[in-house]
Amino acid sequence: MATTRSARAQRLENVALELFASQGFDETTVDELAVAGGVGRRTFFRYFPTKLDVVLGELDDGLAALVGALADQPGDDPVAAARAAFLAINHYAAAELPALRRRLGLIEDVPELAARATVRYRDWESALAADAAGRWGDDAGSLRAQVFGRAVVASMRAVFSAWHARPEADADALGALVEEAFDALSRGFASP
Amino acid sequence: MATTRSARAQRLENVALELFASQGFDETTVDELAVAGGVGRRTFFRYFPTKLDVVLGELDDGLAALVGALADQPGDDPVAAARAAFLAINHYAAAELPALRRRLGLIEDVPELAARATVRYRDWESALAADAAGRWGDDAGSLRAQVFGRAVVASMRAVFSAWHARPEADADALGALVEEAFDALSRGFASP
DNA sequence: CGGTAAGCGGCACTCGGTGCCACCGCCAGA
DNA sequence: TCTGGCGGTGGCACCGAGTGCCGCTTACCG
Repeated sequence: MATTRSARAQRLENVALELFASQGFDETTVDELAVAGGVGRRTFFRYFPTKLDVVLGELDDGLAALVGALADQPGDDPVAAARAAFLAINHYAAAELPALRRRLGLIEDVPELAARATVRYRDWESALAADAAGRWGDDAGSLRAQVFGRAVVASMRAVFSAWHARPEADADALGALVEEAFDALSRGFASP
Repeated sequence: MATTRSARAQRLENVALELFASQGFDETTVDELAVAGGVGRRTFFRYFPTKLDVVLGELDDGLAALVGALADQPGDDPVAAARAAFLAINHYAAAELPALRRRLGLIEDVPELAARATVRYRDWESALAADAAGRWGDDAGSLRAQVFGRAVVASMRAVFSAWHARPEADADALGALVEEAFDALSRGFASP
């Protein structure tokens, strides 16, 4: 339970991302992944419920981190709490950035992956909405809180997309984009 | 080209939604849909590239309508323009509401459909971002415009979700929710 | 009336995903 | 040491979505 994932799954994942990068996601069959990972096809599906999950798997860890980080934030301003939580989550070591880039690239331009990813984000949206409703004193289903939750996640997608579009952006640039997005959300989009 | 869809496709679609409602989306095979529509399986796939498209097909029409409505809006305030555009688009006749409800229900709770729908919404996001960048005088890739586009679509999803959750909400209620969501986006989420 | 093109649909195939089951290695307990 | 679970493995057969191919009908046009 302390081990987030077995060593074998890790190996499988690395080999798979390698193949996806070299020949494309759709062009790589599960059979190839299994063979390349030295494992039976059936076993592959025990580690990853779906071919998509090889790429998306870690998003769930991200959700857990988000929930935890949100809970750590004080105050009654959901924007400030969400901003701090996302900044806290998105601390990547320089060594992790290439892998992050590859993942984001896949998610960005394989429609199937983009689709599945946004479904995963639903839980993020709910978590943010619930947190905001709590801080505002709204009831759980409040439209404002729902809009907030979804808008925040949408903004973070925009941030990742913008960051990924700049080939040499580093971890600090990511933080700056997060700040910028939250500024916009906080201030609103009305013309002055 | 004037005819948005052939009569046969329309029949196919009605029969399919009927079956989805009565026995569920996943539990209905394309074979059944073809048989029920009095058409060959192969032909079914000529009308709908995917089983999902039976439910989602009309979203593309919605995009065209959105783009048109946005172009009709004057002024340099993207929020006002988007608000007016969405209000213009979402005029449903009372007779259409039950069908809309069924569609939304399916999209809401069949994950596969929710996933595919959000991919379709990418084009909406882009259209809104481009429009906003134009009105603000930002360049096309501006983060603020990207965030705006995505936040608007996210809000509209929240609106449809909220509307669908209230069984007896009518067309006016939908408009009111749209207003409320845009108010929040316009004002921003900062605490006073 | 003959020819041609477009829509139709059957057939066979690929690929992702699942249920079933046999097998292997490990660890208890007698 | 033998024996009986038990978890992980992976082969096999199957299902459903989606696609390419090809032969057929039908309707339109010279």
